[in-house]
Amino acid sequence: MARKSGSHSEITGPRIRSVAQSLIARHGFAAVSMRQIAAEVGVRAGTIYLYVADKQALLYELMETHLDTLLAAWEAVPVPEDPTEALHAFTSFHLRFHFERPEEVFIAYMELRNLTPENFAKIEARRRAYEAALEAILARGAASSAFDLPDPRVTTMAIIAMLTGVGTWYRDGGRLSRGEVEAIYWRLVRRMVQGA
Amino acid sequence: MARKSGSHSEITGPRIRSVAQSLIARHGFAAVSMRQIAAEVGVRAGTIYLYVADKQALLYELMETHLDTLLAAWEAVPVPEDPTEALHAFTSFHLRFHFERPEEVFIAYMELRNLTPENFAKIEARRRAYEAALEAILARGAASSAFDLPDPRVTTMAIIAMLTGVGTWYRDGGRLSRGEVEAIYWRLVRRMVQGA
DNA sequence: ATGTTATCTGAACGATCGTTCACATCAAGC
DNA sequence: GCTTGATGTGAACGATCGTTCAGATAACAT
Repeated sequence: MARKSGSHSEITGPRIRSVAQSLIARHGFAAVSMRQIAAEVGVRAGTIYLYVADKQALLYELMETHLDTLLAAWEAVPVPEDPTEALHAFTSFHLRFHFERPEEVFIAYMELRNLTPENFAKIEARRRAYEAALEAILARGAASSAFDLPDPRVTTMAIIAMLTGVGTWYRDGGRLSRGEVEAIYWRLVRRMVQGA
Repeated sequence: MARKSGSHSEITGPRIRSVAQSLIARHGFAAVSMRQIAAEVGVRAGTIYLYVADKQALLYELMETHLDTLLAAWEAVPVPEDPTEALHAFTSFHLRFHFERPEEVFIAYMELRNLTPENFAKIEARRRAYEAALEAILARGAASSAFDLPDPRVTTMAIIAMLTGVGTWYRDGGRLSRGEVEAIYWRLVRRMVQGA
């Protein structure tokens, strides 16, 4: 009763993070114990500490990975010159990325207060960088009179809150497909910023 | 060492709920202990059980009170006949109500998963009732061609998410006053629904 | 002044928490 | 086949958790 047959760090490590993500998304970080995570992985609590420094690091790494993936994915999107098309690209990207990762998104928004101040600052910086991407598009459109914005900063926060909110009600297999939801939201976004 | 001088149930009871609200909003329900709440009230943990059945009831009562207050406050708002004016009334009401109660709003959105299934159902019913108020305004406007909506239900969720999101960034004493934020959001909302 | 009731304490209950570590076992290289 | 390093166990640490309750004290009615 020590090392299990077939055990491998390349399997256990990722599984710990995957299981932790599901459990934290479902019950919240503070409500999930290391023993619960270990049990679902099929391992004892002590084993987790071979892969993660402590519980705080586990949460931070999940959020850091999510935001770095988000930023990298956006970097990979070709942004059209035309502000309206650029905004469309952002809207589609954001919705599709969030459709694919409901757990990560949930954690990234709900567990900020369970980060240490240092970790919180690092996550916040990444979130601001993402918001800045949208704000840049809006500012460019406003400068070229393609958009008519009441306030670029507030409009940025409004659009992101509106789009991210899709996670609170959208479920696969529901009344609307992802594509239909995308079309509806794009129409709403476009109207919010459209010039006179 | 028993009853404290000046102790009174009309003081201690509300104070427990008030302190619990602040602590839960700041650190999350699961991360706040009954002893922490008691300490901030200036009392021992056992005292809380003279006023609340258990920790779950404490959370539920906070959320129930918040949503009942929200629904009652909206009931008291005179809703204009004109759909656009009605939507304006809803937007202003929602923003002002949420400006005044950042803690309650935060808890109502973040702690849903810490409710028992029965309590969750009761809170959800109230939230749906509130959403229905907005959806009714939108449907009325769509029927009279005052609004041109891609989808009443999705537009409802989009507007509420957008408006409620103000809590994530707005701080009193910041760049914009509450009135300015209200004006900006109203312009965004109006554009989202405006007819051709 | 006395008795009654409302209010709170202090200690205790078993359970669970995050974390550590000596030890056991399996997989892999020689 | 032996050795060595990677992997996981099992037990234990002190701390803290939600909750209960007999007893103590203050406020109030008489």
